[in-house]
Amino acid sequence: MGIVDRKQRQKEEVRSSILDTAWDLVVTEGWHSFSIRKIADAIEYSVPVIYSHFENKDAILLEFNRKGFRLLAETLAAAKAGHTDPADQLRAMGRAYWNFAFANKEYYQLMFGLGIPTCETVIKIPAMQQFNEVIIGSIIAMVPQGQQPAFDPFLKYQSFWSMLHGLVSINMSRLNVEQNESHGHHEGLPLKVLEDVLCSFIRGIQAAGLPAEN
Amino acid sequence: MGIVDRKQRQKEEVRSSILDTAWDLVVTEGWHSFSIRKIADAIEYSVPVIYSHFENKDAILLEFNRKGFRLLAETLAAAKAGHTDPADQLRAMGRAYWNFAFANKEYYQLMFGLGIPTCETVIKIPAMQQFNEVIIGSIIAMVPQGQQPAFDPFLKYQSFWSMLHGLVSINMSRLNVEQNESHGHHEGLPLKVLEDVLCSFIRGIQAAGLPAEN
DNA sequence: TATCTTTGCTAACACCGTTAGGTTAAATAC
DNA sequence: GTATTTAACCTAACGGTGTTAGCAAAGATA
Repeated sequence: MGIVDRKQRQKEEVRSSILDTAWDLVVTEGWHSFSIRKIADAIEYSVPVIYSHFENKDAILLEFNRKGFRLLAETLAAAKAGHTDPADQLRAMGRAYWNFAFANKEYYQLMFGLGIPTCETVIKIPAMQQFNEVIIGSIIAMVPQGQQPAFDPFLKYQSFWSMLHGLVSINMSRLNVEQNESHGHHEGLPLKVLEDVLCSFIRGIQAAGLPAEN
Repeated sequence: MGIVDRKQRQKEEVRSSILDTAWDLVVTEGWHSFSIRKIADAIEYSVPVIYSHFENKDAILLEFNRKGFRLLAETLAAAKAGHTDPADQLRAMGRAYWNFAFANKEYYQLMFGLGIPTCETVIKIPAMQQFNEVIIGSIIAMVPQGQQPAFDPFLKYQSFWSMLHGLVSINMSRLNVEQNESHGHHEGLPLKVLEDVLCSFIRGIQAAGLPAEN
């Protein structure tokens, strides 16, 4: 009775081909080519077949979103594994985050909604937990236990992420390209800003615990 | 011969009503209601009338974009004017930036492309110059002239902006809401992160000039 | 072989941005 | 005051989108 198995397998294959083809369309032709009809055309099935695999267009996006966060979490974990000193780990993760964003531009844009239609839905991604755990781990490791009672690693994690995301998204949306040029800077500036931001952050933790003096 | 004047005035009125009505639609019904047809319906004109005032849909968005940056630049300038100490100015501008973003969510989303369709076009906004000048001014003022020869205010400005934008956009897209809750944090955390980030940044400038030790 | 279930299709609905072409009203010229 | 030109405006269409109802054909089961 392997018939039902084969059917299951074939169905899974169609599902995969939908996702693969859709992603291929996005990467090669941009987000404007991400349409149900174009996917259906590419996989040589009719439009309603796609709706038998995914509830709607957003469900496909959600799938990519999940995969994106999984990839990012893995990337950060790998970068962290290369070092033992927590400060080095944070630096490496910061650079890895940056590299991931620009090596996987489409994923990053999808994950953080830079100019993508229909990302209204609040998303629940399990891999995000792994993403923040790996960062918070290094942050906690930087401050000797009990030395800074008021120290909040989760707060520092949010600062860290905010800085990185801001840096990436501003550079990705090209909002600062003309500015860089008008200020006579060459194209290496964003990386310098990255290092500057990482340096400030790590110094801020090393001298941590003090609340804002205002 | 005031006829041509009246016509000019009437044309200007229609143009304004397009912009006002469109913005009203966005604020009350969200970005998904921002459509040429809905605008035309609301102003009680036919669709092509809109195209006689704006080249296309993006041109209307560009108009909002300009206004958004103008508003933001004014807000920052006002915040800066309330203080004389550069560090205080930066802190005030940081808080003003945050407040602007959440008081004018739709503007901020449009300006920085959080989930808005059709913002592919690279934008040239004159008010952005004012925006960065007002920030860079305070940054330069913090470091006594000639004391740090390798100090780059423009680099620091980008760090500052990146941190703020990252913080805002992560909080705005609700990506961290569930995280905050799962870590047992109340709703005041984002503001604490803001203060933490501002504090780190200002300390980083006060002890500036040193390159990253790696 | 006959019945039933699954699978996939065509065709439609209601939107969208954009534009060609024609109609009506206003302004000018005679 | 009438005729002509010009500007303003609308209807209707084109090609695109997400989504779904209803039907035909192929497969599996009895």
